[in-house]
Amino acid sequence: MTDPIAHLGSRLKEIRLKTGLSLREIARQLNVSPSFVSQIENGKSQPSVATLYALAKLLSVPVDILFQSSDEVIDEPKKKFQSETNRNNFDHPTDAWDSSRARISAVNANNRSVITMDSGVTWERLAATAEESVNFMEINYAPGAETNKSGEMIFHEGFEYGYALEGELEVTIGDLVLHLATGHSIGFDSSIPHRFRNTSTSPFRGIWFVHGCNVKHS
Amino acid sequence: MTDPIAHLGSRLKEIRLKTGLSLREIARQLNVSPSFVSQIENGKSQPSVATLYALAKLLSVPVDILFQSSDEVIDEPKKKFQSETNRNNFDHPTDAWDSSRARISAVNANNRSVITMDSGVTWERLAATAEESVNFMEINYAPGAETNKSGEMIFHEGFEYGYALEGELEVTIGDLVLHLATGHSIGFDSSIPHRFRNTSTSPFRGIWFVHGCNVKHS
DNA sequence: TGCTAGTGTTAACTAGGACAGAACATTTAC
DNA sequence: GTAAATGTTCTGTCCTAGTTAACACTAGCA
Repeated sequence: MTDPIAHLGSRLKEIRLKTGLSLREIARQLNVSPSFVSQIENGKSQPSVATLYALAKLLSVPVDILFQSSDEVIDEPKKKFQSETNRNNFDHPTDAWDSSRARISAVNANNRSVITMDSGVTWERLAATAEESVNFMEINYAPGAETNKSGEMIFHEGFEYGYALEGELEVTIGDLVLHLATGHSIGFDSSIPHRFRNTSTSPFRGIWFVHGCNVKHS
Repeated sequence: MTDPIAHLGSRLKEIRLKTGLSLREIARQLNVSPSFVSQIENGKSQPSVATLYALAKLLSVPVDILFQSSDEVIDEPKKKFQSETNRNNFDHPTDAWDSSRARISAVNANNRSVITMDSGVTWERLAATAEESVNFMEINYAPGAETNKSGEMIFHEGFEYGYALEGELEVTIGDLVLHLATGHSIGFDSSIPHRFRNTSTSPFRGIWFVHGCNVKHS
């Protein structure tokens, strides 16, 4: 992985452009010189923590997003796949499935599209709507299964909501560890690094809802 | 709100202590002097973005957490509403509850905030995140209960997703009528007029996710 | 065609603070 | 009693966050 600090500038620029704000406008609101903002964006200078924080606030994104690698700039066409697939490397969990054109989608337990992830983790799609950046699914963690074999946490833009149907799941979000059991539910800002693990001896099933930021497409 | 930059040091110390790492150990791994780490923790100096990032990585917490004051990490069980309320006139289903400030919200079956709607319909909130225009809840339809006594359909901006836990629910969306049973799920554009009704003799329970259009960080 | 007022970029400079080093005071542990 | 941890504070250096100035460009408007 490339150094997140090095790409901070280009990432900032990318986000600024999305907001439509000019570099000079940013500078004005931050109370710094326009030239400095330019230098930051071009990696010729680095902001202090205070200005970094102010920048994030101004662009209304969590700071962590600024450290994310911005290689999703190249939007290669998404691969299609059948009802049974094995993928574990898409940019964002909401991209797991392609968005359908349906305004209404009804699915029953037998005709779900399933993705098999690493080591006993599966996702079953619960609805295929026209909405993008959204993923409604049942997730299954076999005993011992975890989000990431390496133990690393993942994070991505958006929010994530979960409801435990059966079994138990150890959920780590930031520095918080909690145990999800039947009937428990959570919701969190998924820009916070997180990881799930089934530490029990029986499978875990849960309803999961992941969504990005309602990305508007031009 | 107090300045997050000012509290960065104490927050850092707090998190470090949780990990059990010594200040000198941190310094060694970061390749900085122990004295500097101390200065940071005591607010006598501020790290550069690079060291801040390295620090967050080392403590395996998201950078944003470092800007949080420690008391807003988890949302207090909401007493703002009592746990029982009766409301049925909000503009949009996502407005049923106020949005909390928490980035992480965990709820169990016993401490949910409940709204009682008309004629045997209740909504129980499953997560209270900072996200606006979003509602994650368990809905209950007693036998005979329906969305709207008058039989009128409702519609609103956004999308709606549902998963049937138990019982049966007659779902009418536009001119489509379908029956949701355990394990079934749906998703639909909620600008299409819709109505739910429990035509069976046993209660219906389901996980529901409603969201409008705007996602705002603050 | 020129005159604005907008955009972003670069060079030269400076003041302040990010960070190091050494010496400090404690505590535990043999 | 000394050795090896811990965290703190003072003093100082050098780097860099941030400024000012001038740059080159484009779009409108007379």
